Amino acid sequence: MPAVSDCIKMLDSETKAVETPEDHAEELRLWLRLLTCTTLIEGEVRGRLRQRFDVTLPRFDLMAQLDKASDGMTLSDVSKRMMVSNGNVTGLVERLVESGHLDRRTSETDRRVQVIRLTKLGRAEFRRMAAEHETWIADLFADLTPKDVRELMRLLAKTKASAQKSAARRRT
Amino acid sequence: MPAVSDCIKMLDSETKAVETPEDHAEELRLWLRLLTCTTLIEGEVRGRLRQRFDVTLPRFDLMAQLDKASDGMTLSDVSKRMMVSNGNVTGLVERLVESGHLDRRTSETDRRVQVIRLTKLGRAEFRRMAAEHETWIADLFADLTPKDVRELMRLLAKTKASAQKSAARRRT
DNA sequence: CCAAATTACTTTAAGCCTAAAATGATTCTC
DNA sequence: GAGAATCATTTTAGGCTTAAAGTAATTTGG
Repeated sequence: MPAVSDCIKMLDSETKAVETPEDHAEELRLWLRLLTCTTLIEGEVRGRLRQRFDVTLPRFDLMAQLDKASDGMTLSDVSKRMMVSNGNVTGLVERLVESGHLDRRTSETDRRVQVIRLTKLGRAEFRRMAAEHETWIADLFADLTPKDVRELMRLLAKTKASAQKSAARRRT
Repeated sequence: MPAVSDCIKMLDSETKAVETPEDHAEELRLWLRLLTCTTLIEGEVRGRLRQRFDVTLPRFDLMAQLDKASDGMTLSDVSKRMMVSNGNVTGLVERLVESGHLDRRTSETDRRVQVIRLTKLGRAEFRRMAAEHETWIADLFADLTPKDVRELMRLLAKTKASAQKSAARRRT
């Protein structure tokens, strides 16, 4: 015979009028694990970039975005892609222009817009770093089978969609 | 009949003396997706904590660690658990002591060690925030089925182990 | 016991990051 | 065309973060 508290729970569950707080411990643990994984890998990549190339991860990430866009990008584009604030990009770009990795010019057609590109130096250095970076990532994920990778890709896509939906709900 | 380049590849693969760079694009994409997911959720949680409780994510995380450890923790413990630098913890703790959320005292037995705990206020505020935080996480992951959650947990555990092994290899 | 090594923590310098306010340019609407 | 709204970016203030160097306490090995 179930205890009183269990009966209450059952009733609640049947009537869909649950008063007792739901148990979301599983989701919470999932989130913590996701965060731990990312922090672990990110820290490792950050350290290797610093040791090997004396470059920071945000600089590398910004250059990676620009490498994909040979026509250049606006600061807003970069900001959206990297999911960081506008002000953050301003500072990053400043330092990378200073060090000769980036070229920045005001758009001809809209004087609010700044278009940035990799310089020759910037592209060469990025390519060199990216090649090595790719091997680090491969090594960090080495124990996953191709099937694991596919499955993770699928589940993370689902997770991203779910989170985006939730974020949109809030902004309503 | 296979093209010449395929023959070379096959030979290479058989002799285990691969000269052509391996293709790790899949792992790279997985890493980017993992990072995107985490950044997305983290940004959302950060924003909600700020709006709702005017607290930063690092402060919340530190309090979460202490909530689990009623006997208090040393700064080193916290630093390891949170996977951040020692100096970082020093500053965070300073501000939380200042605001009355943390109690800090020098260990009786080892005067190098600082033991920190949540104050009554700190614990009460944390519990209040944590309850709401849990519902946010549940909502962010709402579209995942229980099976998805289990599967993600498993694959992320495997990923973590793989990354830790790789990190250890490098430190050798 | 004492010097050397280790450990726990703090400080420093530099850079990253955000939210919010400010600036300047463009577009929209009447 | 003028004013309002929007947009792209920068500035500001404050906090987070790291690596590396520094300080102080403890432990270790001779």
